[in-house]
Amino acid sequence: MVRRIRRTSGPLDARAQAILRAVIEEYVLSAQPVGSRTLVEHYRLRVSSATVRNIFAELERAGLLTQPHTSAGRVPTDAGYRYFVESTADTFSLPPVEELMIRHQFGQVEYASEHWFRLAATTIASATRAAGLATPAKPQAARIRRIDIVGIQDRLASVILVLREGSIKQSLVTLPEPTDQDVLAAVAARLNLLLENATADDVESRLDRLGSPDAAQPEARVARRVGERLAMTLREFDVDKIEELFSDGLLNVMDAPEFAQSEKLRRVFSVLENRAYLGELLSTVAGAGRIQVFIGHENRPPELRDVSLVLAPYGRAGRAVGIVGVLGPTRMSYPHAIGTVRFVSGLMDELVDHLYS
Amino acid sequence: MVRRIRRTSGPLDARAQAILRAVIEEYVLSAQPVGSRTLVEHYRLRVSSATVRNIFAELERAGLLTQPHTSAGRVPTDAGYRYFVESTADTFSLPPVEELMIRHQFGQVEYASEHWFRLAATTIASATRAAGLATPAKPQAARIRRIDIVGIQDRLASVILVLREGSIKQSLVTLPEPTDQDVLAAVAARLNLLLENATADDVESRLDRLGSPDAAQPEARVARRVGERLAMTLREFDVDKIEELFSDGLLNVMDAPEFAQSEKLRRVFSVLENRAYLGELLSTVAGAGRIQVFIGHENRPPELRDVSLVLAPYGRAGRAVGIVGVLGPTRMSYPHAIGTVRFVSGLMDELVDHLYS
DNA sequence: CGTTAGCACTCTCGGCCTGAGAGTGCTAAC
DNA sequence: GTTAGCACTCTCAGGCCGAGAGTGCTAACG
Repeated sequence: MVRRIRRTSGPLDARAQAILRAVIEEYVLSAQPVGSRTLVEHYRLRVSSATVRNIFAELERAGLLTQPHTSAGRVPTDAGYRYFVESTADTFSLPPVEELMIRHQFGQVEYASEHWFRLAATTIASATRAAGLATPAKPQAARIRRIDIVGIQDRLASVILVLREGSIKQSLVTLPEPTDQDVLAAVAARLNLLLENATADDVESRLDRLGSPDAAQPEARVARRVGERLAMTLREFDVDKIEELFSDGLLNVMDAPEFAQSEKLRRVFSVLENRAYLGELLSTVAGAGRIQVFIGHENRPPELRDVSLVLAPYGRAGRAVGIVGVLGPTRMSYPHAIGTVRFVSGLMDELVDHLYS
Repeated sequence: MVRRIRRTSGPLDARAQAILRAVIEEYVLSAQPVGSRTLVEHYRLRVSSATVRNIFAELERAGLLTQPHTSAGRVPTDAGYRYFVESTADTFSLPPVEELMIRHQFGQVEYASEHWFRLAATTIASATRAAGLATPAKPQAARIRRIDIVGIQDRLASVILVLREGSIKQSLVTLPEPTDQDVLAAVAARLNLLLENATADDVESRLDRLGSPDAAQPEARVARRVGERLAMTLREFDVDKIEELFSDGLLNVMDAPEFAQSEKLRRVFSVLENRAYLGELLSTVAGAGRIQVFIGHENRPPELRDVSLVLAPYGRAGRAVGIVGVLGPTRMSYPHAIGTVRFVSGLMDELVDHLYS
């Protein structure tokens, strides 16, 4: 009450904040512009609607609310949501019941670790009733743990690469000459000896030690060829792109009334389908190392201006990092979304810790 | 001309067929009900619009055309498309230019065979301007080629299973006791000896020979545990479900004017998101062994009544089979879609042949 | 000085009407 | 069998209107 001297700028007083919160809460539920009268009724504010209108005007001057047209109620702006999120950031935690439900869903985790991140996306989608996003945990600076070569045809082999953290990568190699399984096994043994713990750089610098393309023994020639492929495969890990982005619950987003005209939907899907921007965004989040919220226009590509993203990295920096998050309409329950994403990323941390000891 | 005696049923005469084709062709382009006059103008029919109207009435009695309302033009029914597809099924081949373009796109095929089917979906999407679908080639009756065990932690190991056709499958195993890499290697060697070429059934019947859970030597106990997991993993292959369905170009479908109201879109996406029906459909197609067309209401789930599917299996029955196809509005160019899918599935056949010698 | 009641004003939205346009089916003539 | 002509039907866009919602302003109040 003391602070209400400066009207046009500066921090909002407690009452204005409360009203902003109420508007956001109401709008999240109704998806309709909220008027002064309904707000007073629903939230038992101890003032009249006229007073609320004055504060509306104040909040509008501050850029936190707008009205779609003169005689409509107020709608929060992106800045309004941002203010709301900032001013209540620390209080976002999930009710124990929900934590329990999520833990329960994770109880069904499969043995194949490749499926974990999908489960995370599905869980988040059902908990937030928005779209869940997740990428697999991707090791940074991949190192070789084991190499295996399996002949497919005379001159075709499948090279299986096990990385230090247990993930695997398969690729095909055309052999310089017909080679039988014994030779391939010998080559594999040799490569395992020479390339233990190697990174992409290491492999490349040791290529010559593997053999030359026109060496005397067939082993050397094959080893050289396989080595080249290994370097390529490892390189792909270093590149800072997302391999795979799994999403679930896109239908939830389609159901939101703001996406009734399919044009808006189209924009969102176009971003999801060509992953260029998302890759960039995700690596930003991975770099930041903490949960981040992008609201409406804060997203760089205009296609995402109607939605908000809540993204959190999981895993351990330097080992393996992935992303989980929510994509929903800007009119989403940020506390709930942030709470859910934070909790799920915590669970994923545990899983990664357990796996990558 | 001779046949035009029976009007209400039976085969259509040549002129009626030509007009049906013209209506379909025009409607595919314009997405608007086509009237008798425009048809005469655009297609240089050598009759007047009144005559065309008579034939329209005939086609409508046969259930091949409808009008959305009394004074609108005609629109092909699902049965109309079906008649069209049946009566011209053999003439669907792609112009050489397009074949060349597709071949070119396939030239960029990566070394990792896991990516091939994605490329197929992408290629089909861009060629047909509809959504491309593809599943990876999945071996039927999986057989073991090689087993590899990599320790992750004291009591946690990653089991890598290479199947006869070169695909790999990883899963985690919690070991009955702390085990070091040497022991794991010994177990792997033993399993490789014992389980070469084994199916899920084989593994299960030989479980006791691997060792009992409370055998004297640690190798036996670990081998038993790993064997159990292997059996589970192999079982998953036998189950007749789709592992993965990749789709590309959904945006193309969203752009079609018939999906301007997002309700129809929603229906389509709901089917794509819960894969139950598609799995069933795809295994039907794989069983049939040839290209198949499902038009609008012919699709069992009502969610797909607004779209058509053109699906073809690829690979070799008994070895590995996958699916490629198109999902588009019922108003799609069937000749082009069928031609494209047939051609791409042929290319995939070649790739599979090459790989699974 | 903040709060409030009252009131005129503005804007949207749905319903209704209307005229233009498109396309049809029928009939009678060729 | 084909066609010209014509009356008829239906949709669609545009304009109009009244109801309803919500506002901003002003003047009175404590």
